[in-house]
Amino acid sequence: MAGRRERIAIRRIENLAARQVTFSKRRRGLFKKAEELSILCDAEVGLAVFSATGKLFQFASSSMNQIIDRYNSHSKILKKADEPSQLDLHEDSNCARLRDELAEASLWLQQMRGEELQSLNVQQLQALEKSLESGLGSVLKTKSQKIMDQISELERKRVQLIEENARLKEQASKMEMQVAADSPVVYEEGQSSESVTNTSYPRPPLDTEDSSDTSLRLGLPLYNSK
Amino acid sequence: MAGRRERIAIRRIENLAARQVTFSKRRRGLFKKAEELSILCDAEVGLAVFSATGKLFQFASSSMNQIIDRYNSHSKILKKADEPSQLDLHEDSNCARLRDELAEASLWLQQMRGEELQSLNVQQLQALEKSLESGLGSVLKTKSQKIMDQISELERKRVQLIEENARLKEQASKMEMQVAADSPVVYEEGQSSESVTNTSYPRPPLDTEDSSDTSLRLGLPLYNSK
DNA sequence: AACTATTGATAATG
DNA sequence: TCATTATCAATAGTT
Repeated sequence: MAGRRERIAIRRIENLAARQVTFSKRRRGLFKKAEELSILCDAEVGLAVFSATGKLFQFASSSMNQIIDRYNSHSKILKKADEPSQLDLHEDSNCARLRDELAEASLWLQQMRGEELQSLNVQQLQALEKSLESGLGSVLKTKSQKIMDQISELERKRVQLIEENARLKEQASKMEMQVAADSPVVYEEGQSSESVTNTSYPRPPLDTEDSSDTSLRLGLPLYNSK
Repeated sequence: MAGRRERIAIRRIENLAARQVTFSKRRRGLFKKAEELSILCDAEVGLAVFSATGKLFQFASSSMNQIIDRYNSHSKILKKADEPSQLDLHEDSNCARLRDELAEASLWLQQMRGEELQSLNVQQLQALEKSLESGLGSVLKTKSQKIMDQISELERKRVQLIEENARLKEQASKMEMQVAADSPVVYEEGQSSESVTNTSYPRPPLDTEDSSDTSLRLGLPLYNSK
């Protein structure tokens, strides 16, 4: 069953993986449309897309530099001529800024893990505590949500399997009747029907999907893991 | 009955009117898709379209100039037809590595703050929860230790001040005696001595350092702030 | 412009 | 990432 699709709201997709997948698909679609427009209608089209991770994707019906030049002459907001040194400086500072941000992020991570706390005053510790408690709350909420989802899914599959078993049981008894009609030999019925109607069967014979996931996750404690 | 539509080849539309109509329709669609991509996927998108008649249409998720700047810094890295010297390559990869690390650290920080949790499975959430609890424990421990230190320090200062006051009191009484010896006028002693020996004085008269810090921190709840 | 029959794009799923 | 497909969205041709 693929494509049980609903229209989605045009808001930032919160789920990271889904956002990346959608980005990939829609980006391709957008570039295709851009190219088609330029060809069909004899237009000059320039398109630049930076992913959230900073990667650049571009399309230009002619060349991007030409389009930028044309854009600049149109917008009449001509900045000073680009100096290569300016770009270099920009790059360097960009790199330095990255380094600084990384250092800051690393320190934050350490402190959230409970390290390097001596340099913080009580107010800062208080704020950190609040942040950790809030994050912990979200994690617990998400975790229990996921676990509940899994339980629901398992329950759904269980019901499916019960129905399947009921069908199989009926089939089996029909076949037995046929066999009985063909030959005088009669098998005892109890043995085979027991395994079919048993609702706590140890290995669902038809369930192959998700088995690794669910088996790993269900042994976890729910809330009071402290 | 409208729309007896066939798929059209992606070639320049020869008929001028049809070309203009298609340009209008497809341009709107393209800009809509560009905006949706930028919102849904948190991407920075810049799109410029020049019609065959030279008219400019543009979309930018931020500002076109910002996007052009960003494009220039990116393309400068990728171009460099001159000499992609090892130093440059090293710089680029270094920068890219920094960016990757920063992205990873940022994601971790987000997740510790309780965001972007949907892409984690229950095991990962469990690990995150443990880490948060551990960090929270360290923070609480450090905070209470700091508060205790401050209390000790305050107590020490209080004792110092009591001693100082005792000395001053003695000095004062000596001076009074001298004054009494010089003149028959006698002041009542009780008023001044009360404020000196009172152990719950509201404003330590000589303590000027640290006063802003300590006054802020002592009002905080200690452990069960939840 | 407005209206649809169709094609095209894509969200959810495997 | 790739493949599939049910749905939704865009749009070609017509009014």
